[in-house]
Amino acid sequence: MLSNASKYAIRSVLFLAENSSEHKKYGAKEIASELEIPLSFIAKILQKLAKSDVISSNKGPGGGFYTSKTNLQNNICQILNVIENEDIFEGCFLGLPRCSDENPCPIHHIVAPFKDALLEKFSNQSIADFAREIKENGSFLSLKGVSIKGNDLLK
Amino acid sequence: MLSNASKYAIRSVLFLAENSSEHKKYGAKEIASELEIPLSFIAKILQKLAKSDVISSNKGPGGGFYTSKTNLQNNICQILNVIENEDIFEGCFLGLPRCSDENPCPIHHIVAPFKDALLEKFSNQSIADFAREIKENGSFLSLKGVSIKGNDLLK
DNA sequence: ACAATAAAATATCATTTGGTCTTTTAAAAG
DNA sequence: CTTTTAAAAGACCAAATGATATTTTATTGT
Repeated sequence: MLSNASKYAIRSVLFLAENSSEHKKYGAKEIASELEIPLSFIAKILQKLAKSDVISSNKGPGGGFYTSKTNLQNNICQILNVIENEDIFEGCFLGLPRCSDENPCPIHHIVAPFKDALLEKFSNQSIADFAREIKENGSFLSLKGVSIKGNDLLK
Repeated sequence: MLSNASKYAIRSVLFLAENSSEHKKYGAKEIASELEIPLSFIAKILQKLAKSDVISSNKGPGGGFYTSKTNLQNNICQILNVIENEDIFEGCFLGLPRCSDENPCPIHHIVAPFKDALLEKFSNQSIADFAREIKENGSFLSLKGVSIKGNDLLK
């Protein structure tokens, strides 16, 4: 459903939302190694995101990528708009040409509410909210062993 | 989520389930034009499905593809196993490395039940059941104008 | 036997996605 | 003003997916 690029983008933005600020920027190198994403690939993605004002960046020594207060008000949809080149929510899951609420495919009643719920979350919840929720739930952006709530899964 | 190939495969098999039998076979040409799928592409897919006993086929005059009684007892998962080369239900939707019920990503509670419901349907419901349901619901496999329940959408 | 039919097999090509590398530009610090 | 740092830009390569065209094999009817 989501491309690798989009998943990488989302993870990176959420990482920046959790860790960065105007005064604490991260280079592509750090982000790549922290999230275990190929450096050159994530660099290109980060550049796209910066160009589209989803995140912020500065060149030169002490430069890097970060999320500003304004950036944090963005939502996931805006990330997807930059990376993905078509609406991931469009079209019947089975590819039936005229599947709709009136002529539902056999899994329409499963797929439609799922799409609705995701779209709601992706458009109404800010990056900041998302990042907070991740922290609270104890889920991981990084592969590296990070202790959360005293619960070190990597030992 | 599903590749074009898988969607085409599912539509074709369901078409055969609805329309074919040992005594009424369909050539790749007919299926392609009926479902508006590129001929050479669907031919290759049908061959794969036939080779894997998801559908049946006969060469020569009067030959073609069809679903036998046994074929109709197959389920959607078996189609996906033939066409798709990795489990579409595996992995976190956002690509978070260690997302789980214990460390859920922010959309885990939306995605997990969706996957469960789909998997249940794809593995426990036969092709025959699926085809029947499509007919009853009035949804379309073909792009061609077919009147269903007196409700001709193409006029 | 042979012509016609249609699947099976195979080789090939195009596009998209994923990923890498090199050069250029901007900014900071000595 | 030169060196260092790091993003920006763009060219490039590889793999996967989508799609096509050609040849071979099996079957049926004449």
